[in-house]
Amino acid sequence: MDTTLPQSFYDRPVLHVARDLLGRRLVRLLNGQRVSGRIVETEAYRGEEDLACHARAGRTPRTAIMYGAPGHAYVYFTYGMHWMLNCVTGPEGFPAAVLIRAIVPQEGLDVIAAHRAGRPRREWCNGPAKLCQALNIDGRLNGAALWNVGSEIWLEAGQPVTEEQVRCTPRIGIHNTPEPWRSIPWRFVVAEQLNLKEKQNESSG
DNA sequence: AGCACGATTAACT
DNA sequence: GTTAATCGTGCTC
Repeated sequence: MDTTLPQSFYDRPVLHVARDLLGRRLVRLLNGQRVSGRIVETEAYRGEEDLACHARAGRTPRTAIMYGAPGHAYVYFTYGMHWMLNCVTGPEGFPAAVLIRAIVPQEGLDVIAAHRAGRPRREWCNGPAKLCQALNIDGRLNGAALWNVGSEIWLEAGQPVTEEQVRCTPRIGIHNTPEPWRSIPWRFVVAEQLNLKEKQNESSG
């Protein structure tokens, strides 16, 4: 077993939490079985002034969770078919969350493979909607307490990464967002994984 | 009530 | 590089 990240882990500024989530373990319990992966890519979304953040529209039924207590899951639906998993961060009353963009599968590989049938292993969890499909995460988990070990979903300490392993880039998929938000480097990636993605791009382009 | 768009993915040219 | 899939959300009328 591994130490569960306490609620206080999330009660910090969103940029700190986004960076600190690298190397941590995301655990899903499916039919009593642990299905998990190591977080290797995150993005921070911070406040109503961040025009890429859903909270730019203020407090609405969808964004209310981001204004609440840190450590809860914000799970939303987009493009008519995809779910995304976020961790709400502090302080309470300020809307901010970390998008989990990629994990490396660790436990329950058979379950993940079944959910991602037919895809090569490297494409099982290397995208925010892919990992939700792989771990069977959908809107039913919106608002879940992520420090609640043994529930449906939680996070464990895992193996934090060193500063040398962290790469920062602009966030992905917000090309219609005005500057400076479109280019601000609030995406955090484990260097090894970023190198893998660059190699993929080279070979496909 | 109607509209445009989206923190994406997969398949195609 | 381009585009369809597909529907909840927030905005306008």
